[in-house]
Parts: sequence; C-alpha cells; structure tokens
Amino acid sequence: MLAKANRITSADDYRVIVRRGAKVAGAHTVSYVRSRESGTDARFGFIVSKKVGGAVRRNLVRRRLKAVCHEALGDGISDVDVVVRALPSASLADWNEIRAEVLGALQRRRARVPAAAAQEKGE
RNA sequence: UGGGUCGGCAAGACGGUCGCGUCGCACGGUCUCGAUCGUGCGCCGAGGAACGUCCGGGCUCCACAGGGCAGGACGGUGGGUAACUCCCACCCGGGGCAACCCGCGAGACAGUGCCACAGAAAGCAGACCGCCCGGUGCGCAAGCGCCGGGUAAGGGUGAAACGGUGGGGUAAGAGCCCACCAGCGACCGCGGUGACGCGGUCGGCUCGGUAAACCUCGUCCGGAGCAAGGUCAGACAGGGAACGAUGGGGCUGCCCGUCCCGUUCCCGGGUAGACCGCUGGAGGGCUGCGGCAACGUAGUCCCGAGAGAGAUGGCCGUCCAGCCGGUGUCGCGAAAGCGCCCGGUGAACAGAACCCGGCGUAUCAGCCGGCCCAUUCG
Repeated sequence: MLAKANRITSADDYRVIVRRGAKVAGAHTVSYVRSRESGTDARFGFIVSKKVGGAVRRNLVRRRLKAVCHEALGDGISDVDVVVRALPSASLADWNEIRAEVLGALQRRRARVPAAAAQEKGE
C-alpha cells in the first residue's frame, strides 16, 4: 500500500497528469507519467472504471496496481506523478502480467524523463 | 435405504513476507501553542447478502404540519411491531397419497364496458339440426316438400350455454308438479374474539364470467433527503429586469385557510476547505416468565469499521472438510460399498459510505435437524 504522501488526491492533479503527461499504453493498462520538481516523492493515482467489473473486481485490480507501485517506490523512483488507468482486460490478467507491464512502463519513462524535463524547461 | 418437504448453521484454518486506515501512547520537527507532519509501539478494522434501491421507519430541514379535492398505495380474519406491501396464527379456495405448497383473497342486484376462436345463440333473450301439432300439395302407402304454431328433452361448439338425477305429466316438452342433491336468499340454534364452520326450518324454484377494465367501498399517505442539515474559515464585482399590496412568494399539484415581504428572476463573478452530524442502537447472546407462534418482558453478560480519489490488502507456502482419479499379497463384507494409502483440486456470490426493520435477487462445495411417502429387515 501507499502512504498518503505517495497518493494523488485531487481531481485537478489527475486532469493535468492525464492531459500533459507522457503516455505509455500496455495490454491491460495505460500509464501517464509527468515529472515533478527534483527531490520530491513519487505520487501515484489509479483510474479503474466500471467497465473493468463490479466493485470486487475493481478493488482487486486497484490493490494490485498499488502493490506494484509500492514495489517501484522501493526501487527508488522519485520526482514523478503517475496515473495508471486500468483497461477492461486487467481484471482477467494475473499478478505477474500486470506487475511486468507496469514496471516496464515506469522503467521506460525513467530513461526518458530527464529529456522530457529539459524539453519542458525550454518551452 | 431411497425419494420428497420444511427449517437452521457456516461462508475455511495456520504461517511467511511486503503494506494500509481510525484511535491511543511515546519520541522528534514546524509554527500563530494546540494544531499539524514524521517515526516507533499497541488495539481494532466488511457481508449474509455489505448488493438491487423495491417498500417501511428513525433522524434533519422545509414558519405551523391545518381542512377539502385530486393523486398514490393497500385489501379474508385476529394478532405482532416504531412502521410496513413485512412476520405469526387461523379461515376460505386450489394442488398433492402425505409432509406441505400456492392465491397480487373487498364489492359484479350503483352504473358503464368487454367475453377472442368455435358455435344457431355469449347476456337477454333468442332457436341451427331436431321433436310435436294443425293446414295443404304430391304419393297406393311409408314418407317428402311448403305454410302457421308449440317446444328446448336430444345433437354438436366452447373456459363458460339459464341447475343435476329419478318419477309424474304431455301432442311433444319444460321446475309445469313431486322427491333427493347442488346452489341462492331469509330466519333460528350451537361453537369461535373473528373470518367462518356445523346443524335445522322456510322460500322462490335458478340467477354466467371479468374489477391484474373503468369504477364503488374501506384504511393509510405533506415534501425533500446525510451532497439532509449545522458551525468555522476563506473568496469575489457588480449589472439588468419584473412586480411593488386589487401584488409577489412559501406551505403539496389545485382550492380554502394561513404566514412572510424588498422579494423574485436573469446575466456575470467567487468558493468547491476544515469540523460536527458519524455511529451504543426499535443492538446482540444466554436464562427465566407470558404467548400455539410472530413477539413481549425481567435479569445478566457483551459490543471492537467509520474512510473521503475512498483503509480493511498484494504475493507465496502448509493444511482441514468435501469432491475427482488411482491403486494395493491392506482391513471389514456374500456383494455393492465403506475405511486406510497415493496423486490432483481445494473454490461461489460478492466490498461498508447516516442508521435500523423487511422484501427481492446472486451463491462453489458442504454440514445439522424436524416431518411425510415408499421399500427392506426385525
């Protein structure tokens, strides 16, 4: 699980991250990543629509995503906001699939985030 | 032993690892000095349906929560309850050998409407095939045709056809008359709080169904909802229009009644924070008492979610019950089978958001009990 400091809690933040963040699409999820000021904690948010399933299925998917992000936090990720949107197929995927997909997406962005940050400064 | 029927229980256990939320305590940081943030420890942390949001209440606000109309809901009787469309008991009707189950259970001489198909005819009388009588034509006759009349017993249709059976009666027939039966109405007696049941006497001899068609009768119902509502903090920018008391607005859609009065509407602009409400309640367990029961009551014991992008978890392992498969110079047994052993599986429906009482729906594999029927043995 994620502590309060590592969660995105406002609707405005969600809107900005989804619109302005870099997008990484996978088989079961779509991740949006946006860099923050250096030295800040990474924050995570999740969007699980009713298309994914009933309340129980949605809770399971969200909890798995939280667990993956917690793992990423342990690996030392920081300075980013991440919103993960679950697609309907996420309820059918098993733990390892989701874990590999989300961690992969975070790995790719981490390599490219410095470039994106530089680009933003240049604007 | 098999089949059926009704009800109840439970919604896996243990461990490893990484974590989360409320609250409490300790330590540390910040500051506006009692808040906030961080760390550590401790307690607690989803369901029988938390679900659907279909009923009923509590609670809150709408000034008071008044009367009538309209509208809606309900409908055997008696009881339970805060209340209900719920629950219990009973009655009536229907199904079943039975346990038991089912009924959206008021009213069809207040009125209006409808009754498909078939059938002559579907509601107030009428008569298709028939039956009978009279007249008449043809014919030796039997009989056939036509006209007038009497019938509804017989035929066939239908979910339903103006009672049924037997006898008398008649030209043929008919409750036309009689007996019994069914049904209707009135009265009386007995039992029951009552719905109603049982018995008796008499009457006229017989009347269709549909109210889940309108309708009639009786009972009940004000509206909106925790984003209710309240406290604090904070922000902004005003402008226009209408009516101004024979007016406007609120209280329920309308009327009455009543209350308030610089009120309402439109455009534009600003907030979308914190706290309270927020969980101990029509609460649950056990025992006694009252009651057929639902339930009530007394005593005693126990209460441990309260989030706010939303905690109660992710991953892994071992195992129980059960289920599936296998197999054994294994045990019991005549056999079927049961036990032991090995392998696999080991799970369903589903996630609190103000709180209760119901209803409805979903649910893998199970366990326990009452009753009924059939069969075998004694």
